Amino acid sequence: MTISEEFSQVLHDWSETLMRRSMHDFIQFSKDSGLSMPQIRTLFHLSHDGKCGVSEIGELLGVTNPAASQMIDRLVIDGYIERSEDPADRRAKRLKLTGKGRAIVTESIEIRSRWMEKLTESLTLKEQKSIISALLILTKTAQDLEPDENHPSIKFKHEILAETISGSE
Amino acid sequence: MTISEEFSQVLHDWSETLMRRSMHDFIQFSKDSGLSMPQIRTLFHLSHDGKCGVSEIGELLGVTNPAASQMIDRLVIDGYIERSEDPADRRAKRLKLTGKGRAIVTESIEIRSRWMEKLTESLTLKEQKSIISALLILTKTAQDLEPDENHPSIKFKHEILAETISGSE
DNA sequence: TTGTATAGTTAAGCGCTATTAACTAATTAG
DNA sequence: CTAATTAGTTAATAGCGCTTAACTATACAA
Repeated sequence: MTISEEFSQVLHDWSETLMRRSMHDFIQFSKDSGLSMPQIRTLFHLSHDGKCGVSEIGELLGVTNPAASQMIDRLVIDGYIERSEDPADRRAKRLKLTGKGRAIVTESIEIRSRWMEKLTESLTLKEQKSIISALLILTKTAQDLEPDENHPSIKFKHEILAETISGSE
Repeated sequence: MTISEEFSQVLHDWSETLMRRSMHDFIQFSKDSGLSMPQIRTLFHLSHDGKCGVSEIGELLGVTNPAASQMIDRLVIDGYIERSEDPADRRAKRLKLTGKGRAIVTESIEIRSRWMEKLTESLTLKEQKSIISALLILTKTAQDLEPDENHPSIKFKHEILAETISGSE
């Protein structure tokens, strides 16, 4: 087995472990919250990128504008997002998370963080140190492979988290 | 920032990147194949655990038997699985992947592997070597944190839910 | 101004998943 | 041999997401 073959295999195993766990939390969260998959993706997109229009959500999900519009209707009715007219272009709408919307995104992030903290605690400091650089390389390389997607710093989520906790909106 | 805090942060960022990519591939696969989420999970479960009954699928998905039965109907009609009487207990049915079913599971796994191979190619051999041990530690530690998956207990059916997504191997 | 493109909504209709209730049929307990 | 349990299906119903077609309203360009 070459190094590259071994690497692919090890990466695959890890990815499978991580996915299994994350998907579990994700599906459970979907059932508990009553939010559908497209709705959760929409909330995360808004949390990640801030305000945006209806078409952008449609593109994100790979569906038509009417589909996006109707799904957004339900998010608005349920109080997770706010839909207002864009003053710069009155055809367009500006979608924005409400406090309730930010709170549920935060909750979902925290559920997945809990597992990661448990994982962190199970590793010695020495192990943690040795793994950090590996993950940094992996993350950067993976992100460089995606030219389309902007990956604005993930720290943004933590800012939102802090904001929600401090109780603004 | 302590080592542990940095570690959690880095792990979170990597998990985010991996999830984003895997979810995208996963949803795309669902659209391309015309298979719904529960159907894909059912196929993966059958691929992983071999034959099983209708109720087991219901438990796996966390839905009622009628829901499972009807969803399985469509998988049978579309030729992905085979539903036969269990000779040992003629009330029960034995569900089994057909060749077409096995093929589509394999295809889904390969789609996700493709990205990992691209990632592998983007790394030098030296980088690959240094990352392998990190991933091995992570994978083993993460798996040790999970409750026993080989002997699923009904008490933990929510935990089992996630097995689904994972590929069988 | 007129014509076209853009942003989004509304309406009709389809398919899948989900529910509960009512059912068949086979197994098992008393 | 009943009586209860277990495995699964059928039927009626509802919600969500999706599509296309038709629509409103704004923006922009000839």
